[in-house]
Amino acid sequence: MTAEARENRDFVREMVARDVVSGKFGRPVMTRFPPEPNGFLHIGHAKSICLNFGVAREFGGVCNLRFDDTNPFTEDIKYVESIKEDVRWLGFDWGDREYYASDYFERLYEFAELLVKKGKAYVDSQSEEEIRIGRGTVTQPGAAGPWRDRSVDDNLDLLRRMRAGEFPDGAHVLRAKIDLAHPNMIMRDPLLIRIRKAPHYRRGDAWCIYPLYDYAHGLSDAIEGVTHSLCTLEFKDNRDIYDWLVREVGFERPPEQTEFARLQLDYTVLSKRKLLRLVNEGLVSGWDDPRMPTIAGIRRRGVTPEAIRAFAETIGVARKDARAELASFEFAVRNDLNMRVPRVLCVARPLKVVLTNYPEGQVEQLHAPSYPHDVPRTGSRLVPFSRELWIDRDDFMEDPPRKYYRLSPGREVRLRYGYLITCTDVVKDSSGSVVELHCTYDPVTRGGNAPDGRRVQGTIHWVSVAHALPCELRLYGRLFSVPDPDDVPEGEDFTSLLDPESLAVLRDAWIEPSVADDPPGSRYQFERTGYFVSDLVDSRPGALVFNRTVTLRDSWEKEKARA
RNA sequence: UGCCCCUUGGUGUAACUGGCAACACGCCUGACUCUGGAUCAGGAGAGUCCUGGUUCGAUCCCAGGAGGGGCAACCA
Repeated sequence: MTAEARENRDFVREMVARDVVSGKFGRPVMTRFPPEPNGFLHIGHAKSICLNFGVAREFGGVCNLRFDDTNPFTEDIKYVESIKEDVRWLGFDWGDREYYASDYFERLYEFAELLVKKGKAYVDSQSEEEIRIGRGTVTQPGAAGPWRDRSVDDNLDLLRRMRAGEFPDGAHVLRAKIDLAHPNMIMRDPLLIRIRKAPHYRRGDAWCIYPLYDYAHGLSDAIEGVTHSLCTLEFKDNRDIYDWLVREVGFERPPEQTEFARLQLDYTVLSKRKLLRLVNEGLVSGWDDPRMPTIAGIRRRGVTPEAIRAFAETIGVARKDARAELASFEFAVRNDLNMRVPRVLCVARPLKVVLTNYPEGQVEQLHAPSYPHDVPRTGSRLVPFSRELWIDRDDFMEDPPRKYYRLSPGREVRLRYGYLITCTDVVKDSSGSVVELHCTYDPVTRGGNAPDGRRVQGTIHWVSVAHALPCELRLYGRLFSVPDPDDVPEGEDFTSLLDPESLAVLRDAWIEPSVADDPPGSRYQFERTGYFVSDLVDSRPGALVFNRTVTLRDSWEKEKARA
């Protein structure tokens, strides 16, 4: 057991630690991450991945990646590829333990015959509707159907013919014979195997009967030798059938299922069904839309795997339904990016500044460190400076409020890594909007400090008009306008809660030329504005596109809000 | 009118398994600063859902209640 496993324990790790000490399973810790390949992984899965792989590593065990591919209607190879890519990207390694429930179909079928022979399962020939009615309701017990007491021989015969493909979909189904009046609905003779004459993405036409989740899941765990089967809260009731099956089939020291609360995050949805709708209805650009909470989306947004892991650690693991604030996720992102990405100057909404006393045609190369003094990294670049500059419109106000210490008429500010400048004139167009500023620069302040010691409060970013590179900025915000989009007003659809301003595209931004040759996917901090990443899909030399990962904390924004 | 789970500051988790509640995020002050970033110093904020009980003593145990969530898919 590593030191890491000893402290900061959540209830899961505490339990695993106990089991390791007591030697309960008589084998090393084995966990598993069991996605169904019918959608993309999201931040909620990341929590589970961190837990399962984390527990395995901390206790000297292993974690399997097992695809729970039991439904040929919805699953696809493209999803297994993306899932593998995402798990790998998150920083976890399943070695050669890449498993598929579909590889266990034969084994599962044998178990089915075993159960039938033991009188613990039967073939039911009722319709789906009849089965549902026969199950009773949440407040009323169900009743046995007409086929419940079929002989073992009849059951075996029917089961074999189901496998042989003699019956159409829905004609028969294999059910566990437990108790139709069981207080736990799940235990009212749960369905184990159904007929589905559909090709399986991995097994082709090898099978026309497929196991259901309850049947496949626990037994797959047992087949692999999993010790701790960690899943989310909604499977709590399923634990009864899980235990029943591994016991009936005869596994010694079978795996044990433990449930923990799934992650919920403010301002987004984390259900595959809803995410799929967003994609299918074109409400986002795809699974990897940077606004999506999918791993693919988050990655394209510029978040690092380290940040996701750190976030997973801070939210912890518990048994209570909980919802994390976006702020805690953003903290993890900034905290990581702050220490690792270079700073760069980029003007989002350009406003031209002409330095009237700066020599025409002159260009200076100013030295600019890529990291601030408190980040232990080295690196710097030269940024060209000239008579005409772009600054951000937000950094100028003709009639500034109290405590605004950026540029305004008559005021002096520092150009980051550059000179102190003073605004002398405001040029407006016929409609009265500001189109250009005339400023003077103080030649003795190169580098940003005045020899006379005068203090300048404000520092703003800038780029040289003649040298800057045009670029597109995609400013992403929260996908939904309310913290809990799962809480939909009566009669409305969750899509009506989407935030129409979740994406703002700025096409006339300008960035310093030093980034010209950086590879796509490079991350930066655009000083004073936020963390950005060049878009892996759309950015190319000469047509740069940057995604905003997250804004910088902005205490001026708060100050303004107060007024 | 069933069964199961949960309930600690705004949020997420802790509390050596009974000894008067800690950490992180967020929030507020201030310092520092060529990023209104980061950092540093400080602060406010819960008496642990309620009512009883056991106990010298309960967030931890017991009983009842309330609130929230899950379960009636040939989905997982």
